[in-house]
Formats: sequence, C-alpha cells, structure tokens
Amino acid sequence: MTLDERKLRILSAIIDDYIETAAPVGSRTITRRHNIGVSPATIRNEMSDLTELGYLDQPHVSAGRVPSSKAYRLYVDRLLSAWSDSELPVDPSVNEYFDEKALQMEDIVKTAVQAVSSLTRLTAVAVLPGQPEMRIATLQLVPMPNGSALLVIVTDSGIVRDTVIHVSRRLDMDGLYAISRTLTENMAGHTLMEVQAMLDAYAARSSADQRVLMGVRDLAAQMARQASEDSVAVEGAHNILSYPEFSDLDKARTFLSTLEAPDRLISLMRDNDQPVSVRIGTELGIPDMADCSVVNAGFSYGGCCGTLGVIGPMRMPYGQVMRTLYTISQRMTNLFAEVR
Amino acid sequence: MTLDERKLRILSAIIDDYIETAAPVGSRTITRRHNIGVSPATIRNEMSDLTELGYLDQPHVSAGRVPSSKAYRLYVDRLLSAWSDSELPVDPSVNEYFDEKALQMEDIVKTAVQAVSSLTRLTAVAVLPGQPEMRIATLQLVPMPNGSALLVIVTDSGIVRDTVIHVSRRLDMDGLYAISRTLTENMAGHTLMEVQAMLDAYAARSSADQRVLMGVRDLAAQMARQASEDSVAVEGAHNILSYPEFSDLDKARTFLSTLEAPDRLISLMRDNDQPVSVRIGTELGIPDMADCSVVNAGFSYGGCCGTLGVIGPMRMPYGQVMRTLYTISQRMTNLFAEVR
DNA sequence: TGTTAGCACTCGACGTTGATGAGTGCTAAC
DNA sequence: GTTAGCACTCATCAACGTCGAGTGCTAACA
Repeated sequence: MTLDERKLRILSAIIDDYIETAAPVGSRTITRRHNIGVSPATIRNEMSDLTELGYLDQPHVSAGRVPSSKAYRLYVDRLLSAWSDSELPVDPSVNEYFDEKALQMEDIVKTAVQAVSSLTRLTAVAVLPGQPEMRIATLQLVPMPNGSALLVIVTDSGIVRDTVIHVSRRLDMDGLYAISRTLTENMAGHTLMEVQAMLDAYAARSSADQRVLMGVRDLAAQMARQASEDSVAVEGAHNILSYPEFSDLDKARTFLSTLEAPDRLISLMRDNDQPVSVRIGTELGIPDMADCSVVNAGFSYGGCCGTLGVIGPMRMPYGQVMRTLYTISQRMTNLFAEVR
Repeated sequence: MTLDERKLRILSAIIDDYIETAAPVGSRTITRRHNIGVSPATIRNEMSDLTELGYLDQPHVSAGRVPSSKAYRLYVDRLLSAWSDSELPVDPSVNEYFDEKALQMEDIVKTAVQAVSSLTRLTAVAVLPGQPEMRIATLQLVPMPNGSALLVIVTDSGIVRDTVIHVSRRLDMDGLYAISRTLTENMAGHTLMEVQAMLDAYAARSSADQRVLMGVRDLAAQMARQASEDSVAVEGAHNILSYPEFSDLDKARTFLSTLEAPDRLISLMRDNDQPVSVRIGTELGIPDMADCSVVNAGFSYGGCCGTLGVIGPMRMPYGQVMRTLYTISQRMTNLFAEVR
C-alpha cells in the first residue's frame, strides 16, 4: 500500500510538529496547526493507518503519535528527491565563518567543524581518511633559541607538521639550511615510508649529524603513523545536553563516550557517494546510537575524500542540517583546491 | 572556641566519608567506620557543636551532616601546614604521561592538562598569561607545493606559529631562504610589535616581494594578538557528569558553559604565590560556581608564570588533587627550562 | 463511500496518603 | 563527661485516586 497525498501531508505535519516540540502529536493539534481540511476524527483514521504501516509509533494508547525511523527515512528521501530535481539549496549564513585568508588544511577543517556545530546546534564531526601514500614536498630545519632545532615537514597535500629535535650545537641557520636543502633534494617526492628507509641507509654511511637524521626519521615515522590513521575533529559535543532526548544523564554519557572513541566515530561517519547522506536510528548499526541520526557530506582534498557530518537525536531538522552540511562541504572542497 | 583534638578527628572523619560517598554522614556511620572510641551519642553531641560552629550543615533534621565550606577550608589548611613542615609529597604515577621527547611548549601544556584530567578524573585547566614582550628568534619561509609558502616564526620563548602566505611564483627554496635570512637578521631580538612597525617601514622602500612582507607582518600581528591574550587549555570537561553533584542537568550545563567562557575561566584560575592554592565554594567569587572548588599550582616558563588547575565539585579529594597538581607543575617548570 | 460527531475507554502525569527507616536531640542514669 | 533510651523529624517510596489528553469505535450524515 502506497501513501496517498493526504496521508503524506498528515505524516509530514506530524514530523514537522514533532521536530519542533519533541512531544507526541495528537489529531487535534494537527487540525489546529496545519490546514489539512478535515476533522480530527478523519486524521485519527489516517493516523491509525500510518501506525499500521509502521510510519508512526504510539508511546502509549492515550498519547499522540511519534514518527518512526521509517517516517524520517521517507521524509528525508522526499527532501533529497525534491532537491535532485533542481539546484541544491545553499545556506548563505555559512559565509561569516570563512574569511579570505589562505588557510592550512587543518585550519580549514577546524573552521568547518566549528561552523557546522554552531549553525546546527548539534555535534559536528569531520573525518579525514588516512593517506599513507602522502609524499614529502619540503623538509626544513629552523633554529630554536636553546640550540635545538625545529624540524618542519610539508607534504604534497599541504599538511604541515613540526617537532623539536636535538642537534649539534655548532649548527647555525646556514648550517641547518644546508642540511634542509640536501634532505629536501633527496627526499622530495618520496613517501613517508620510503623516507624512513632512506634515512636509515643514509645515516649509516654519512657523516652528517646523526641526531638530525634520526630526528627527521622519527618525525617522518610519526607523520606516517598519523597519516595512515584516519583523523577526527569533533566540535559542540555538549550541545546535545540541551535536547530533551538526552535529559537522561546515562544516555548523555553514553553519547559523549561514543564521541570520545575515534573508532566508533569513524565508523559512524562512513560516507557513501551521494552529496549528502543521512542515516537514521538503527541504520547506523550501533545499538547505543539507535535513537540518533547522522547526516554527512563528503568533501575532497587532494585525491582523497573526507567526511563532514553531524550527530544528533533522530528528531533533528534534517532539511536545514543537510543544507548547511552541503554548503560547507562544497566550500571546503573549493578551499582545498586552492591550497594545493 | 577552638576545636579540640576529638572534634578535629570527628570532623576529619566526616569529611573523608563524605568525599568518598557523597551522602550525608550520620553518627553511627562514624563509629562503625572510624575508631574514635566513643559511642554514637557522644559523636552526636560533638556534631551538634560542630554544626553550631559552622563546620557542618544539616540538609534536614533527620539526615546526617555534610561538611560546610568552612570545614573544607580547615581541612585543606591542615593538609597544607602538615606539608610545609616536610617535603611536599609527589605523585609517582605522573611519570607515565611524560616521556623523554623534546617537546614544544604547547605540547607540554597539552600533555600536562591531559595528565591532570585523567589522574584526577576532574576537569583540568591550564592558563598561560599573555607575553606581549615576546621576541622573535627566527623567521623562516618554507616552500609549499602550490607555489605559496609556509611562514614559520619561532620566538625566544620557544613558541612556534606558522601560516600559509602567498608569494610570487618565481621564488624557490633558495630564494625563500635568502629572504628568511635577511628577515631573521633584521628582526631577531625585536618584539612582535616592533616587527610590525619595521615591516611597514621596510616595505615602503624595499623592492622585496610585498606579499611576503605583508604576510610576515600579518602573522606577527596575529601572534602579537594571541600572545598578549591569556591562553587557555581545558581537558576532561565532561568528567563532571559522573559526579552526583551534577546529576541536575541544569547545573551540569551551567558548569560546562562556564568552561567555554575563557574570561571566566581565567579569572577562576588566578594564581597566588603559594606552590598550591585552593579556593573553595564562595571563595571563588562566582555565584554559579558556589558549590565548586578550584585547586591550582603555578609553573614558570621564561620569566612568566602560568597556572595549572582543576575545577570540580566542592567534594573532591583535595589531598590527592593537590599532590598531583604540584608534581605536574614542577615537572612542567623543569621541561620549560630545557626548552629555552 | 468517505467524513464526522459523540462517547466510552486508556493511561501517563501529578498530587495525596501512609508506612518505613535513618538519624537526631533530649533526658536521665552511670 | 559519657552513654542508653526514646520520642520525634523528615526524606523516600509505594499505593491510590483524580485529571485530562488522546484514542478507537460506532452510528449518522453527505
């Protein structure tokens, strides 16, 4: 049985009301607040059908109805198909979060996550998949005041890492640059893994400062380790405390501890190839999160693609969230194109 | 009226019990769990006196007693004076959080805050006061893959900042180094403020790449801005959700929003000159925080001194917290001495 | 055949009541 | 000064009744 126009209108009205108020919606409320054009009794008959079909849940016999995850799924699918007919709508309020400055890749991600969290008042997450094949672009040693040196490594995808390493005291800025130049000439274009091997070999037969070489190798190793793992950024974790869904402290704690486990977070943010994807309740496949939803949007940097997303209660304003995420993810893709 | 030995023992027993259980302590509980050597009735008489004197509160007539802030103050003062007689005790479990690596100053702070939060299971905060007089040690431009450059500035206090700036496309690594060298020769030893003025003057009469000079000036300006403000690091904010004191969601939200306001946080972390300082309840001077306490310890880096602290419910294991903070703050001071 | 008014019914929310028990304060005896 | 005994207080909890929002069903209506 497929839903006729009136059933869809009623279902949609219930979802809108419920998203706004978080309280079960009754038949009279609908006639008051939406112009369906029939009496509560008729609405009740329709609601009874919708319940039968699995689109509505009834917390108990004398409360109103609550949309089921199936209802949200339908609602979201209709939004998506409406959008795919025309241009995807963008959210102009995004602009105030991004200014014209040339940003490092990690700053862009941070800005984006903050923007999403603050615009949606939900928890925003970004996942950058590991790039084990990242190649070195430049190595540079910078003198530090206490005689050690700052080692800066820049990769071809614009990722910057630095660390302090110990060096022989006789090396001044020129000396460090000479080393930087040699290292860059030899290492540029190689992956982080290759560089480690090269340095081990090189160190054995070279008279260069062993501590420098080992420092470079260690940072390369650390970067390789970090780079091969997915990295995660979270913002607005305790926004969720304002939602009545989480007025139970235990639920809130469960939610927050999920956010602190990068593995689970990464599996929640798995992206598919749509511009915006929505997973609702049990679709997430995690029992603890069965009454939450995740919306995410992909962005690309380099050859790779990351995911920007939002986690929140199943009752969330999907339309607005999807619009915001889509807009910001597009913006990120553009910014990354500039960085490279 | 001053407290005799027995009153002190009883008060101390009540505080210890209450810190452990978070439940009002009755007279029988004390005789069972502590060896005072008198009957519950006698304890009751003493407790009545202690209540009269303001050391104990009575939530209602037939619950046990709860220590007042005055009681915690006495308790903490006695701990402090016991310690000042001998060596301050250290907490050996701190070691596993710090390894031998040479760390950047900001990494040290981050590690310390994480260690405190995880050892105390409370919210840890570090405040670094602004250093408007910070001087430049080295400026270095590093080529980025897309033709722009990474500008790295190292200050005399070991603070590192970098940003991406646009440069003319003709500059390769050697060209950038030549500029870096000139810039460093001219700027080293000057404050961030001076550097901005110098660059403005220099740019006017120089043929050097204006975009580089402006990029350096902008980063110097940004660093000066950041450096003149106190900076704050927080860790373990939602540890407090596990404490029954915060089972009221509104209280938890108030607490968490205080943590998000750097100004209030900085005023909470104001340090005095003791090695470890404790402020309890209303001593904090913030109505919203009247049932919280703050413990903090100073550390020094460069000529300046920062504060490492803990915020939590008034009922916290002061002894352990003070020990942990003292140990870590000492460790930080040592590490900073190495960095410089 | 679809829509609607009417009405009995359900069940959570909320307030009241009473029993329970931990803990106190007082008194009198030791 | 200490202690046993005892009346008293008051939060907690379960049981119970009331209230009202909302439903489902039925019969009448267009």
